[in-house]
Amino acid sequence: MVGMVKAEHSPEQASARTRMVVAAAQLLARQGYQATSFSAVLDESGAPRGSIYHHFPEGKDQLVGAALDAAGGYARAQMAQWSGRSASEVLDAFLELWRTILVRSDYRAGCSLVAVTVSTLPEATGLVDQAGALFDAWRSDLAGLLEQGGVADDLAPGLATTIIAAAEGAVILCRAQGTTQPLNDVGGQLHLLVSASAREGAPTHEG
Amino acid sequence: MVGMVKAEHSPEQASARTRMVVAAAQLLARQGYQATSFSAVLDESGAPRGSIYHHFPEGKDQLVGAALDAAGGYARAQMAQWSGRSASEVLDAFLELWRTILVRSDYRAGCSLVAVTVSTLPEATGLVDQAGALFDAWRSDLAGLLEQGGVADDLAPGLATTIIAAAEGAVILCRAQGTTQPLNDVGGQLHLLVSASAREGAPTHEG
DNA sequence: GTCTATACGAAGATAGAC
DNA sequence: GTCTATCTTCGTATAGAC
Repeated sequence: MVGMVKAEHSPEQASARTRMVVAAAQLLARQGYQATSFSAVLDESGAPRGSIYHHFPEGKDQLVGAALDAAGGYARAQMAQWSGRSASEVLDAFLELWRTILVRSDYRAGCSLVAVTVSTLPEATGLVDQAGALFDAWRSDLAGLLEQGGVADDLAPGLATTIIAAAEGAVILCRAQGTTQPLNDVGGQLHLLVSASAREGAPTHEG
Repeated sequence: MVGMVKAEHSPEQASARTRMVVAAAQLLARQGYQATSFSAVLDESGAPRGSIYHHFPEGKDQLVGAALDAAGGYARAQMAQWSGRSASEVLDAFLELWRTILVRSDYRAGCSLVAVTVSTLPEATGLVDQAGALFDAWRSDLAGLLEQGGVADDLAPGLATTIIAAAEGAVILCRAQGTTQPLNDVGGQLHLLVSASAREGAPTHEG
């Protein structure tokens, strides 16, 4: 996703490889798999042509795989910082992650994992599986946070899946309609579900 | 989406144009915009090469636009048949629509509108806008059904948006993970929201 | 309405020099 | 580690015959 990946503080100083991975993740998030061409990645990253098969000897899918890991890992790194928050706060942080991507990109970027899942060729099963594994890691991370935040243990996994699915779907609607309204609507409904899933005597610490 | 479009009863007898539109919608649902090439459309549809610029003089985007309308229109036609059902039944019918597409395609197909939104080039703003308009038509149709089915009028639009977003997101997760589990999880949570949105003294007629 | 042939660009990938 | 040059394939689109 846009802005979801960074390795060094100043992009210009990052290694050519890192810059290519970041550019690939951003291009995936905007236009999908096919449009994430080497030419586009080189333009975006400023990396030299010769870097391509030096850093990614297995070609395009290796680059895309690295981009998926970077995007998925960035989100996980963000979530790792939300430990100790209430379930409601965790939900807001997750929604805010997506809202930022939408607004910063003027509603043109979304999720790299979604893009790969939806726009890869039938041959590239490996990439889709990789996206699936990352989605599951997100679900697992998010479920853990929700449990810590007061959600009943048996309800957390299903709720986490729902939050991810609804947010991803809302991001797509926002892109298609050029507004954050769907994400706002979905956020309101998800908060109802979080409240309804609260453990008996769970800490709420609103604010 | 797969199986979401049909004009005549026997696909073989449909006009070349119709067969091309159906094939395009299916290819979009499986692999996105770029992979929906003329060659692929001709292979899938069995239409003759010469039909392309005869039926679609404006080229590929005209074909894709027609495919979007067909896919969007098919879903609307389905929804039109659900009038009079309870909100819970409407939700189930909507989820079943997607489950069928997933299972029939062995988890390889999803939504054409999503595919276009996520995998089109920045130039083709028109197609994304078209998808956005169709999403809004879905929301409007679904909100109307929910109101008829017992959902409070002021809650129906936001709930409809949430159902569409969550279902679309769940379909993507299902494709990535090769299972209907995410759709099942999301369905359970959405039923909670539908129950919570019931109008005072609304008909429930379960079953 | 459909056909063949072809133009033109861009994609991914490889070879070999520096 | 990076460069240029090149190969092959595939994409959209057009021209003109039937």
